[in-house]
Amino acid sequence: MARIKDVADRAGVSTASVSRVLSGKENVSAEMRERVMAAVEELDYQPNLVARSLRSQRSSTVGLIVSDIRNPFFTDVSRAVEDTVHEQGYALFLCNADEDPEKEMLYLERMQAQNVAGIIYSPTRRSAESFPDLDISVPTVIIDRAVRSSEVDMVLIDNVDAAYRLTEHLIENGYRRIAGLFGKASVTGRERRQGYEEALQAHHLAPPDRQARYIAPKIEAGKATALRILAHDRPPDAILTTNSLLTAGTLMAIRERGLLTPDDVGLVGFDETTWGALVEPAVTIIAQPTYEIGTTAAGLLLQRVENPDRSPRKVILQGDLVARGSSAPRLGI
Amino acid sequence: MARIKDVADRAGVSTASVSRVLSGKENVSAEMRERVMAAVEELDYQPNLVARSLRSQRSSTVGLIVSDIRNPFFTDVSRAVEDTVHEQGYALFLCNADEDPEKEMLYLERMQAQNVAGIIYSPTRRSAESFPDLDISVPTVIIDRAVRSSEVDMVLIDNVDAAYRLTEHLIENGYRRIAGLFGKASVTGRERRQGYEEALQAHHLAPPDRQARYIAPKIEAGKATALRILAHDRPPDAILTTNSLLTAGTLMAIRERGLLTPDDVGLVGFDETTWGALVEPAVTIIAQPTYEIGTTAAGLLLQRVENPDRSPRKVILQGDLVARGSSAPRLGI
DNA sequence: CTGAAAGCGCTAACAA
DNA sequence: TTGTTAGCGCTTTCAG
Repeated sequence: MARIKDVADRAGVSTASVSRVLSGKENVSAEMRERVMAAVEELDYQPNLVARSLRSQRSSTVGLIVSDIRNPFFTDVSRAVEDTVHEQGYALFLCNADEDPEKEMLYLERMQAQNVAGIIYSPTRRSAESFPDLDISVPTVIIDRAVRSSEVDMVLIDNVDAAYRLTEHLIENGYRRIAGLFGKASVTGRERRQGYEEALQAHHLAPPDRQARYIAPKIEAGKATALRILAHDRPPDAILTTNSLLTAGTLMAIRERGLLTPDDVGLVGFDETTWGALVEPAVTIIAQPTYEIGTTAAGLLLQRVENPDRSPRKVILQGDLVARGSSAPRLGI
Repeated sequence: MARIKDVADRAGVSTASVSRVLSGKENVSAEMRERVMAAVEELDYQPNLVARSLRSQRSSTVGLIVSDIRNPFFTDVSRAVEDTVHEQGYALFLCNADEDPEKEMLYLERMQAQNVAGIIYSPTRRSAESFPDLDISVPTVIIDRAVRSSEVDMVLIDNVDAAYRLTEHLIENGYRRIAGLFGKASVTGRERRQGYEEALQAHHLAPPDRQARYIAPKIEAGKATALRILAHDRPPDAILTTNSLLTAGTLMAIRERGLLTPDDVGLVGFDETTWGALVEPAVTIIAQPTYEIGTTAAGLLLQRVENPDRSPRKVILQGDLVARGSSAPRLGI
């Protein structure tokens, strides 16, 4: 790989001048610019970003750490983040923590050690709780899962409200024994459970015995738990799930038991997916504004990169209830 | 952030010794090791990877560039790659080229400039064709989409064969007018079309007029094209698609037209997804061994990092035909 | 086994 | 406007 010295020699100028031209500084003569650019072309010179970053203590890559790359929510958000940062000349490096706090810490450290310009991430419950102690030294924006800190930018949705509305929707449609599958790795799971319980209470209902559970937010866990719940002697008449992986697992369980939705059991969940509207009946969901979450988070991050002292902001977006067949009104009421 | 100098001062030793301890060198006394580690603990020292990488010309991150982060095939592969490299102490940075050759080049350059240990990527057709000219200077493994070069490690599946079997499966089940939707950004699309055409020919059939098309490998394009094909005066009796995004789009189109699968039109595609078995009827697919592709690619890459002169290898895996309801035998034959 | 010193490739003061 | 020089934080010779 050609180095800046090679370019400088070829153009017959100093390395400082090459650097100035390449970083678009003002005070450079037209002739200098031309000669340097010619040499750059000829040598196909690509600046070494490692050296640049070490020296300038800056960089033009931002990092995104998602909890689970197989959850379409996060891939949709990442598309949005990418679009936004790309417009501003940043590249995006994505890491998958896979709901594992260890990996999350690893990547958090790694990204800082790589000197990224900023980090967007959705913390597991464990790191959400210890967030203030993490002392992250680069601009950071939290998405999806709140942390206990007013010192950091966050982009969230109102989970309590969303789960409340989703639960109430079931109740209004005549469902009474509503089971709940909540992601155990995140505060999101907690908040959604809260909304669920509040809605039940407001209607003088309670979660059916042992049918509201925190579980790993994965397809397999969703399926296994749903199978168990459906085998209960007093099975639920509806199941609420808090992410699309759990929804999928639950639907698999329902099918495996040979049950019909919504006749035997209603089903509602979170997040729009490729398949939510393709299965029969289509699944009722709270659609999160993934693209907006991503662009907003990226926008906040880049603002903070420019101006680290700006006061932190917490943006709360709303989910959108999309009622479909899987929670159709119960017959006979 | 504490620097190595701070650790050295605190421990009362030289920076060289700190470096030796941290990189696990042999010739260090037990006492030295102890003192250094104590200082590291106290200061919560994290080595600056940028500086380390600049100096040592090595790094412990590998890059993965995928064509489309929303295609479950790639997220599944990336999980596998991550698992493998993680075991060996590497971190994985993922980038999404979004089927855009420009972005792909950007990330390819970026990763090299960031001095990653190696790169795994699936090239768009454009870069697949110009691959030999790309002169990538770090170890590279190509996945999913072959390039014209015997100088590079690749992990692929036999696309011609897979598409042949998938097409033949339709023919054996009595379908005769088989439309085809092929991804236009990749050689994969080409190869699968070849298998499709060979199978048709072998059975003295031909693609229905204007019903075999190269299109953007996205849901929207799949849906739009399928709608158009289904509106043809002699519509197909089956549609073959070459990735799960196109399958989803096609299924949406079928539903929107109020058609039934497989009665009105059969449907087959590639890649196992969350939803492929959840829709009614379930979709017949060629399941690619995503996990094996990922671990194999990661393994080859790390081998090459250790030994850059090893002769290149081309690993060809087989897809697995999973016959389901969407291609059930036509009635009346 | 340990320390001093050079230098990875670049940018930012400072001079000229 | 341009060049010279120092040094970002680390690893790696080379002496000792």
